[in-house]
Amino acid sequence: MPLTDSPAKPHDHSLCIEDALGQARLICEQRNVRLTAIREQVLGLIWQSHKPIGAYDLLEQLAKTHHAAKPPTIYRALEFLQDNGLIHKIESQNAFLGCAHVGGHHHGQFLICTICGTAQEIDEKIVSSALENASQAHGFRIQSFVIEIKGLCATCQDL
Amino acid sequence: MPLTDSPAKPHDHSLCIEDALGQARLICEQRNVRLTAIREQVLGLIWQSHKPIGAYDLLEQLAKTHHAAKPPTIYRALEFLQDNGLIHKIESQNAFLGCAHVGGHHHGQFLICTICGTAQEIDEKIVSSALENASQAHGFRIQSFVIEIKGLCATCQDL
DNA sequence: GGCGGCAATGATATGATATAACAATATCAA
DNA sequence: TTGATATTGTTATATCATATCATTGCCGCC
Ligand SMILES: [Zn+2]
Ligand SMILES: [Zn+2]
Ligand SMILES: [Zn+2]
Ligand SMILES: [Zn+2]
Repeated sequence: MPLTDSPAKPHDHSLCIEDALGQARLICEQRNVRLTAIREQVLGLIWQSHKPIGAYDLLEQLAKTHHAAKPPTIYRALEFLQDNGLIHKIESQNAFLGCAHVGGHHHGQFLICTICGTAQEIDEKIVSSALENASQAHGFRIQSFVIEIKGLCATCQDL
Repeated sequence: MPLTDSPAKPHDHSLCIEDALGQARLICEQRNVRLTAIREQVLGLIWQSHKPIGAYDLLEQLAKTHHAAKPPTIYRALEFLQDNGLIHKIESQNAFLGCAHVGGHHHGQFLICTICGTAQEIDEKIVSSALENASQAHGFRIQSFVIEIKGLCATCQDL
């Protein structure tokens, strides 16, 4: 669960980062997979903000301290982090975001602000059950889904 | 409205194409925009099937009869068709699909079969109202959304 | 400790998707 | 006809992602 329920509001973001990295270490230990230095560094970079970040922006950051970093370096780390439920891809932006609900089985549901760029992950039963109902009505069996809602976050509405 | 309520089922698809092109001509006339030969041809190519098709696949098709076709040719046509509500982009596939509900104001909701590739556009109030409720609960005001549901269509479940 | 197998990373190249910028042409109303 | 605007042509480049093979690091086993 996220440390802040509304990432667009000011908050002590260093706690978000610490929490995310701590949880990631736990999860990886539980799953017996290796959260290597590169992978952890990339996860840390993704958690630098609550805005989805592109692979090449990550690469640029990573390359500052890791001279050998090339596109495959990043994409491999991203694949690992996705496979282990630590990040999500925002399909409509070709960008990546730290998962705010690590551990649970879920597909992403995102509220993405068109002004400040912040993406908030939510996990609303009403949404998933509506999808389930609508799909069933068409004889369709859900395996996964992409939900990306664009609009104005509470903070940016007040500007 | 679509001629078939379940595009994965066998049907006379030439009617889908005719209907889509006919509606497009009407809409463009109403809106006083020009459905040029290239644009109409691209729309026809998109409607060759109910599977989302990528820009470069379209380009390859178009180039058969239109030697001068280059990436901008396709992307301009795609932009026009999107702007006028005649096609949708499937974000998770970087591919394009004919709109099954031209005329009405709507964002897309898609059921995409992971076996046969068919994408069915739906427009379910229960989905949009669930999104609205969930967003409001987080103080978020919706402008648009991306809904792409992956799974098995009725036909492919029976295989 | 040394060996062998496998996971991870390095390195190079290329594929796939999308747009910028400017020139040439077509359309259409005045 | 002519000028304004939309469309298309053309070239180049930006952006996103993966294939392939070599090398290195990790770890259990002898
Ligand atoms: Zn934070
Ligand atoms: Zn905002
Ligand atoms: Zn059809
Ligand atoms: Zn199917």
